[in-house]
Amino acid sequence: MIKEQVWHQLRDALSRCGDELKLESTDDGLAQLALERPRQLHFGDFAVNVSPLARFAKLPPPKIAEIVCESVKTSAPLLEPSLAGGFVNFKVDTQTLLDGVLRLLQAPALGQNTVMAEDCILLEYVSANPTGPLHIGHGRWMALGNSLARLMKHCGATVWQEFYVNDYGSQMNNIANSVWYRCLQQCDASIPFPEKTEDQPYPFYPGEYVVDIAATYLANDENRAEFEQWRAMAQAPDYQAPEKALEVLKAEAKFQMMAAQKRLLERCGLVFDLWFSETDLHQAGEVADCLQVLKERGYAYEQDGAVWFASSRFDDDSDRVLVKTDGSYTYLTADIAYHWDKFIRDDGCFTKAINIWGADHHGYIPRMKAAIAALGIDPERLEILLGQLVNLKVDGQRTRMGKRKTMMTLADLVDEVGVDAVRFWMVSKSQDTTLDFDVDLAASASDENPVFYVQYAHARCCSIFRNALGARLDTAEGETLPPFIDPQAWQAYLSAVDAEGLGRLFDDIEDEAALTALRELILKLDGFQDKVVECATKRYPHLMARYLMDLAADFHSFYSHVRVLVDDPEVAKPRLVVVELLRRTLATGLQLLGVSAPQQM
RNA sequence: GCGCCCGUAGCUCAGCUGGAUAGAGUGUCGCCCUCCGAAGGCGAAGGUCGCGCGUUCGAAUCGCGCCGGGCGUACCA
Repeated sequence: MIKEQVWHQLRDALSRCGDELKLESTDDGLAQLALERPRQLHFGDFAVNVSPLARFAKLPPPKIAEIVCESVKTSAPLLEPSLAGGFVNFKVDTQTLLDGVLRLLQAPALGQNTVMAEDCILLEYVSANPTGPLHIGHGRWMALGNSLARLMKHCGATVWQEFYVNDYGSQMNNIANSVWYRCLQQCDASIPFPEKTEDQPYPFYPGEYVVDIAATYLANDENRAEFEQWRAMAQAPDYQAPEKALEVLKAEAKFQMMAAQKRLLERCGLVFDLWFSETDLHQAGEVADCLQVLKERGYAYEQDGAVWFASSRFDDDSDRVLVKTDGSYTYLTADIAYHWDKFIRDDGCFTKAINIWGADHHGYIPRMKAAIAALGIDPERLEILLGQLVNLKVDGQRTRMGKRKTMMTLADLVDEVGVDAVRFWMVSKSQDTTLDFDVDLAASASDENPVFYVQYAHARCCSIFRNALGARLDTAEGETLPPFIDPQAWQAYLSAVDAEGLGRLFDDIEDEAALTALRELILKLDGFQDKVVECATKRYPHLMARYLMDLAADFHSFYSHVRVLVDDPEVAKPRLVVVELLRRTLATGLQLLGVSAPQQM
């Protein structure tokens, strides 16, 4: 990278004035410094704030900057060093830029690196109950988790993506009962669906989708026949379902809902390595085993007819119930067993488990960390990423999302605005901030979504190549002309180009704004890999979305200042190289966010 | 009450391991298509970075205290 090269030069410069700055060693000094892009273009290509050296040199920052600046003057590829307070600004020579372009061109995969090569990560996200359709909040975890998986893989990590299916417990009974009543209604419309009452929990799902589950189920003749037998057993007024019926309908609801969730997620570009069933965990006896281990390690005890987890011996506020007085496990118990499984399966191959949870579960973190510690596993290996919730804005009014009312689902949203717009939008903001999702805006004015700005830049690059490599029509004569550049010759040029061949990249660019645009573009392209690493290690995919918007802006600016397909092919080719790099970078960046990079729009 | 997240331009948000004149999108107002895609470019206007105190040569960034908003605080899942 250009940046690395510059850093190297800066090191030399610093070593030459190390004594004067009273540095113990050049590396000590260097460790204090960061090479950054200046906030404003006219400061140059790179900047270093030397203020942190003040503690060694015992000199005011501007004086240190002066000393460093003098030293930089003798570092050949660094040009025009200038001072501004505690900053030293400088530019790099064109040769360095050309070398940088060449290296990017020869890279097999842009931005790919090995920073996380040692990591084997189990990433769990979305993890919804199979009791209803995915809602818009799930859309955020979907986009966030999958983008993160792609980014971490690009940094060399092994990433296993997992969806935990909460197919056990009372919610499943509720959906079974709900399907039961909807089935009854299919046969006899006069049978009422249980009404909601204010003062007690409502164990039903009133959503329309439950009607669809019932209809799909009954559309099968065998199912219908079986159901009629159960219906005959059900008596007014409450039409209690037979056990067997609930069992079958529970499985039916789970099957249909999971199929729908899978279909939608696949449409969004997600393929989970495993859909882990909570029921399987119980049936395999893992929950009981896990509880046994907790007991043996002295972290579970009986009191008041329940079994408790002594989580307060770790960072938790109080102890938690594992086995209720009625003898059944709490949700926590199964979840502990699940997380235990993550760390012991396949000989404990996973170095880290990362979960994405909604902020409404944040209070759950201390007890889960405590559980991991109690099981003798380093709790640092469990990393929980919290995402703040999504507020829906309908008619300018904020409403809390929830799948039990009738409101826009993730599938509806994807139908309305498309996968690309949803995925980009969902990761264009930090997960630390509550996302307001304006449904009306999404439905009406989808081209306000910044994703189109980025995609447009990509399509424009492709368009330039279509013009450069395709047959041309002479409008005056009506004749077909040969391509501006022969496609085969272009490929040959691309694979054989060297710094000399790129040498005319800066030719005929006299306009200051044009030159700035080109240099800026190259430096921005050079920073792609750093950005990939930053996104993956900070777990902040939104930084990639912003980077792509910046890059697209730099390209549009370059495009309006510098004509690529100029008459002299030897000048046009190096410029096409830049367009090619841009095309690849945009495509790779979008791919890392799971967004398509269309060749035309 | 306690815990976590947030409060930055009209709106939606970046920036937060302290550092230059606080940025972008959108909206508003100008200008730019005989020339590679105007879903674009160039420019203008728009800010006591919620408030106060503290640490520091220096605070949007760190600490403390307020104020405002969201979420949580189950033998629910």
